[in-house]
Amino acid sequence: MRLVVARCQVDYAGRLTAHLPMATRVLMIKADGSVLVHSDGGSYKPLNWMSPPCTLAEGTDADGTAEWVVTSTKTGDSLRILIEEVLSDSAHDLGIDPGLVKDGVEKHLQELLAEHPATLDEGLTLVRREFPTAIGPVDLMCRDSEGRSVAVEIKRRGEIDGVEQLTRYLELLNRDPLLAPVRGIFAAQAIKPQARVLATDRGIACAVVDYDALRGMDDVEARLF
Amino acid sequence: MRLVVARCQVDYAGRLTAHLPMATRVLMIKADGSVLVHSDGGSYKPLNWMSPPCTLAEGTDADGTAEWVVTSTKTGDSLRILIEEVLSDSAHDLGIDPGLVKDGVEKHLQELLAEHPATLDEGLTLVRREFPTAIGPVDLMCRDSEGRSVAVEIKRRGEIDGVEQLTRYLELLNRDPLLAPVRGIFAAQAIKPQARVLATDRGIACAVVDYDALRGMDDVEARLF
DNA sequence: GCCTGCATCTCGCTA
DNA sequence: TAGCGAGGTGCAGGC
Repeated sequence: MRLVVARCQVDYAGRLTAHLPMATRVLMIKADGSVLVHSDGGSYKPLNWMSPPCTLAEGTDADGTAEWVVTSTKTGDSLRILIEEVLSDSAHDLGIDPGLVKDGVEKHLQELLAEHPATLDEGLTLVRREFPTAIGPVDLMCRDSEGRSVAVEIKRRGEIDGVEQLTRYLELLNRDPLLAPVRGIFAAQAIKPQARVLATDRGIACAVVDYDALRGMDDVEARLF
Repeated sequence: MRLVVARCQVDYAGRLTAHLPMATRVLMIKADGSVLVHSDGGSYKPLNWMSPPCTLAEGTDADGTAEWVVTSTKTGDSLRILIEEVLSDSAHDLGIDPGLVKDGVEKHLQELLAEHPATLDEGLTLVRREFPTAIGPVDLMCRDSEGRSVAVEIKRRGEIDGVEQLTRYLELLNRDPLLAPVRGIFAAQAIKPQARVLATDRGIACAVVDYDALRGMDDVEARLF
């Protein structure tokens, strides 16, 4: 890992072209040759960058100004960095990173609802998780108290594309005479008004899920055993 | 901008929880207080981070180990960084960045097609760009040689969600007796087979757009004037 | 290997 | 300000 603070100008050419005027920035060069150009603001996204695999060539332009050219070995995209003045340049051996451990995403929500389907609709029982279809797996396939099929799509945040996804599943599932009629439940921790309107218009029920309450139910069960 | 290279352990708690075991990493602290934790690999995305607005509190934990706690002032998300050993710590005044100049995205494609609608379908003429509807603007509203309405959705890459989007527009537009019947054209530089199948199934035509050829047509016109 | 769907997405536009 | 679409998206999981 090499960290360079420098007054520089950056030009990217690839899927789009982008230009950064001369200014002081931080250049991060990772061990794999990838380069990040950061300024003192924004979020975690650099102003400009080159993803690996790529190669960095250090040289000088016609005026004798230091010039780095980073080229993607895959797509041919290029990043040209003209360096007017180097304020700091240091290298550090970081070793390989042990990596990130994540927990608590949509998968967990799916697990909890698979264990407590009745919180979505009274009498609902699980048939299977990740029910396979030709266009992808349905999060939960259930059966209601009257024995009818119910497809459940689970999202952390309920937005319009989730309703579209469930709509596609329902359309396909309802072509199967063994399953039809299949109704849908759109479950999320929060459902945006537009998504709710679209779902309702299509006869899809909405269920707002209380993640903490579900976890609580799980804990209670765990204590019983 | 402060750059710290240190052996550290990082724990994030917010939308999810994430843990980074003790290892050497680069900590980037921006002027707005946001923090990025980078390792020597991956792409431009940090292993962990805290977006602004947030505050950084430097202290020590029970064992006397240096501990940074970064807290989001908006969501309450927290990032806890335990620092075992500092290998480098430097600060730099970058000033405000003049910002990025982009060029060549989907907008340009839309402009070109608005000027040359006949490349999508013979005899097609433009009614207007960004034709407003209740659920968002249609990229191009056109009329064909027989005077019928044609809605065009433009994407750089033609994928399934683009077909869904156009389908929603068509459903709505066809409820308007002044416009109906409205047919659709899905235009993109490349259209994925799944998207093409879905579009065809719904009676939507597909048009593959040659960006370079369109630019060429534009250049020719420019030379004539 | 490509394809699909999620993301602590980020970012920019617009009503 | 919130909603919505696009991204040089990145990234993991499945086939």
